[in-house]
Amino acid sequence: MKIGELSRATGINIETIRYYERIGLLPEPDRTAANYRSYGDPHRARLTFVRHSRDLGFAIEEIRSLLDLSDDPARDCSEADRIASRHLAQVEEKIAQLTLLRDELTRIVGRCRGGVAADCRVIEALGDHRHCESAH
Amino acid sequence: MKIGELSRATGINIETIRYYERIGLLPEPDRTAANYRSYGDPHRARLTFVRHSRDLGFAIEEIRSLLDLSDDPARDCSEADRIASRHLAQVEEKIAQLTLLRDELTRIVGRCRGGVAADCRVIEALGDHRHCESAH
DNA sequence: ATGCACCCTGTAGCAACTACAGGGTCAAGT
DNA sequence: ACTTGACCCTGTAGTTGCTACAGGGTGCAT
Repeated sequence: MKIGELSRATGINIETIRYYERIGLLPEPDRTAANYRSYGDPHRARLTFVRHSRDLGFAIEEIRSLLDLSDDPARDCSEADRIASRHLAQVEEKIAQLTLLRDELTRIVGRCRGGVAADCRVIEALGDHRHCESAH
Repeated sequence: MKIGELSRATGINIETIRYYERIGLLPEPDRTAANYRSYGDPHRARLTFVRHSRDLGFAIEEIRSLLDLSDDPARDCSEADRIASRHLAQVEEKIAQLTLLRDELTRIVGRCRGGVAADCRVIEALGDHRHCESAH
């Protein structure tokens, strides 16, 4: 299959597929006589893995490690678990941060009573951390 | 005050302060005879505003608009409210996304039973979206 | 006069893409 | 036979929001 088909099959941008090849996340495919990239099912599976992992928020370097693991079926699974658990912890941390942020923003937005910028409670709150209830 | 003092007073990196000046977020300060930047209280207040807004997750361009507003006290406050509300909506959207992600990751990590990569449930789940319960 | 902390400019790097510019290839329609 | 249009190629530069040098100057204490 050509790069356009692979792109449609996986939902990944053509430029992004070439980018993944350039950084060594995908192996270089065979080429046709016209120098077009020619992909098979293993490429599609690998790219699907990458896409799914990216959708779940894994960093490229984490995905590289996970791919290395799945390329070597004899290796211990615990590293995959470690990477995924660490990522889960990061996501939970991020959710906690954003929740604090959301609460503070809700408070700030709720203070708006219209009027001119000189009296704006939103701008006032942004200029002075003392208006905040929580750390962020 | 010199840039190092301003940096300590606001908690913003020296390089970042110079960066903000370069992109026009902070006005160019006066210079001493030795060509050192020399800041006053208005600079510190502006930088505090920027820092607080960044901490709340506002993008630089949003902060630029908010600063423009606060520079022109006669303007209507509604734009500030609009920017803040839109940002709040983005934060809420992000929280919702990350919550789905967290649930999926929790499920995936929970499946790990040790063993070798060939049998790894984590790697299997990443390779196949059909293992997922929700969209992400 | 020599060390040291501080300041300056300018440029390059990070993540993870995305968007060209400037060209080649190929199949279908006229 | 020729042209149109969709597709492909490489290589480079842009995005956001910083951060990290390299290679120099300044200012004060010892």
